[in-house]
Amino acid sequence: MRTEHEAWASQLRKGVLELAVLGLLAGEPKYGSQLVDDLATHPELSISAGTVYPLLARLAKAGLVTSVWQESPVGPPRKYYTLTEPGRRTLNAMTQAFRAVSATVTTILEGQR
Amino acid sequence: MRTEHEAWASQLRKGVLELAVLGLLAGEPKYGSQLVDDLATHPELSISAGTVYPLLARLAKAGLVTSVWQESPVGPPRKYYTLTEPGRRTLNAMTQAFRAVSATVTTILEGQR
DNA sequence: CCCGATAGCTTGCATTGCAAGGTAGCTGGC
DNA sequence: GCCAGCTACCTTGCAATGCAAGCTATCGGG
Repeated sequence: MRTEHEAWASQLRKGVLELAVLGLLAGEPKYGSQLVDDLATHPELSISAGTVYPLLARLAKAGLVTSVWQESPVGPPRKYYTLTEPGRRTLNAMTQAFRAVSATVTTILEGQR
Repeated sequence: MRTEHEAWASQLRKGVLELAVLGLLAGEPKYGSQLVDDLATHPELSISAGTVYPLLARLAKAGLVTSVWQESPVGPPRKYYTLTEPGRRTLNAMTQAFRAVSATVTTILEGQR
């Protein structure tokens, strides 16, 4: 519990990042740095490169995403990640689970007010 | 990623358990087993004793809760945990953070539909 | 006196966010 | 040519924490 609730925020991200990344990939294929940039626009979920790449590797290993190398017009090649069919199913399941948890927490917080 | 999304659910709990426990204690002092039972009524957040006691110990160490031993009419003594003033403030901060994250995730998920 | 239920706690493990650092391709200025 | 700076990918080591499993201790009933 290093710095009160900045540390806690990181724990909160932990449970949600995988869902957020799958959600972003559901729209269109993206590459690692692009995900970092996209998430940076949502301060609550912003993460560093050192978090994204291991996460993408885990998703790929689990078969939820596949990747394709593609040349960049302006820099080093990029590895685009696409949702697979199992990935899409998992995203749906996670979405439901998230909504359920979110609703439950809201209930607990309101019930004790 | 042991069993697909059962394992994920545990990661999702990770970020939210502390908030849920503080939320439950905001109503009235409770003891460990009682928290386990309370949370068991919310399947999404149900946890085991081996999770609650370390968590309570961390909260106590951080000064967010205090505990008092109290005799039980029917069994071994119970350790009742009460929210401290800093605990209450932390609960409020966490509640806001949770709402922000929840809203952001919802936005991401809807944006890609 | 033992047995089940209740209550608290500990140990060891696996997962995972993150800071820091490392490699390599591309571009523009010199 | 060559170097500085940017982009992009990846790895290493660490810390936090949920969880199964197991231990101790109290109480009451048979």
